[in-house]
Amino acid sequence: MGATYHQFCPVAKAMELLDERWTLLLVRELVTGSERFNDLRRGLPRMSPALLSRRLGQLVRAGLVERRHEDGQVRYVLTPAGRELRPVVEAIGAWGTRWVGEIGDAELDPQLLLWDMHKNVNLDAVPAGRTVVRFRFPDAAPGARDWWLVITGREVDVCDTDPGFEVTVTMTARLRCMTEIWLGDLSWSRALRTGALEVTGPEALRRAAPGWFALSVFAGVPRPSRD
Amino acid sequence: MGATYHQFCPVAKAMELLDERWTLLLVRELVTGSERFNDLRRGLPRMSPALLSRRLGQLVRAGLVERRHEDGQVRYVLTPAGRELRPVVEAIGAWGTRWVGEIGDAELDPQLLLWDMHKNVNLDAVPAGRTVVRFRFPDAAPGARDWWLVITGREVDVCDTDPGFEVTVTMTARLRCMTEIWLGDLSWSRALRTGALEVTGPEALRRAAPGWFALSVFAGVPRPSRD
DNA sequence: CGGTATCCCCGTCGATACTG
DNA sequence: CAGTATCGACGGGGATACCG
Repeated sequence: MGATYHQFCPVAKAMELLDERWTLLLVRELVTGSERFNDLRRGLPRMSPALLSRRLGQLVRAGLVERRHEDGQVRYVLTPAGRELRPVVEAIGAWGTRWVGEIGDAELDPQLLLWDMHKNVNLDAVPAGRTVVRFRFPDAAPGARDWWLVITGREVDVCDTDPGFEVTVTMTARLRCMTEIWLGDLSWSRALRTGALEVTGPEALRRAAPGWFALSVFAGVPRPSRD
Repeated sequence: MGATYHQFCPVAKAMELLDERWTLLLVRELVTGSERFNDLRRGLPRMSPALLSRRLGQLVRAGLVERRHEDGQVRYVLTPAGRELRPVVEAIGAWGTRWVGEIGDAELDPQLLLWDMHKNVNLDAVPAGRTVVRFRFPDAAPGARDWWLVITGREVDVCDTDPGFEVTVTMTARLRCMTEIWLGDLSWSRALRTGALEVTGPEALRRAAPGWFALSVFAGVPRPSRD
């Protein structure tokens, strides 16, 4: 665990656990439903597996996470104590949404964006059968420009290579534009109106497609009024 | 500022700023009303002045704190962005109250306890004129056993040497006991009933004394039911 | 899939002393 | 009161490779 503050204050005691690098982002991933080691990695691509392993161990020892080994696979599941960190994560995210400045180019990441979006597909809104949403980011790094979300029943998969299925709709936008939509800084309708986002496919599906995605939980946070 | 996570997520952006050691405790001090460098030090006695200075600079640069130099003295005042961290601090403190284990002996600190308590004196409840509350911690380190809170009008001062005024009431308890009262883990009435706390002085004042103190903001947080 | 092992660097932090 | 200055240790964590 992290170094002690030698303070009896509950804030200090909590931060001894939570203020280490990556810890709260790991909690964010757990709170948003990832349970498998490699799924956690996908949400934290810049975190080394060694460190992820260590952080998970710390959370287990602290009683926030339970490591379940069953059916030959491992799942990390939040305990009640861990689950109660959701309000903390939400308070921090809401604050960040309101007060932390612009997103740098280095923070735009199609993989991460798609990984986030795939966790928030509104399955009830998607047509029955298989739906394939193809994303095109013309300005992304070569090899990271084309992505597919394959939605089948209760499953959503992210692909960075063509899965070969028929594409239902294609969304084309600059990576920053799609990220802003996801974060609630830009509305679907405005992006479409200005041409920053282009959706192609059969008319009915094209119109419905934005409704298939629930945006980031922070998209609805009111921004500070500029005065 | 801290290292970047290279993530566009608002939680990540916020934590780049907030997850460094001491930062959120400093915010806690600012949120609870300390504005002067040396007052901040009193609330963070184990933090070196160099580091405190640096952290303050980071918060100023991040736009959370404004440094005001006026009348030959310096005040650090939270900006709107900084003030909005209160819910974050409260969420973390509430979680810590519910889920972080026992307080270690090394965390018991009479100076810190008195500093916290002096910020939460219920001035309207204290008798007019000067009130002196003396605290005795028989088990504290030699030289840190006797403390005085001198309350005059709008001012509360902490003394670790006898200020020489007549003592209104004296409270005697083990340091852990007084800390538990402050944190809401033990009620005044129970502490008095069990004899863990002794209050001496004129009857009316003795009975009124507990009402002079507002407890920690986390004292009222419901504890997890044990089941 | 679910992790270990290793290595090394560099930055953070703590300690202490000192200043206008 | 409100900070600087300096210095050294340590260990966190990034990178990379590897394993069952």
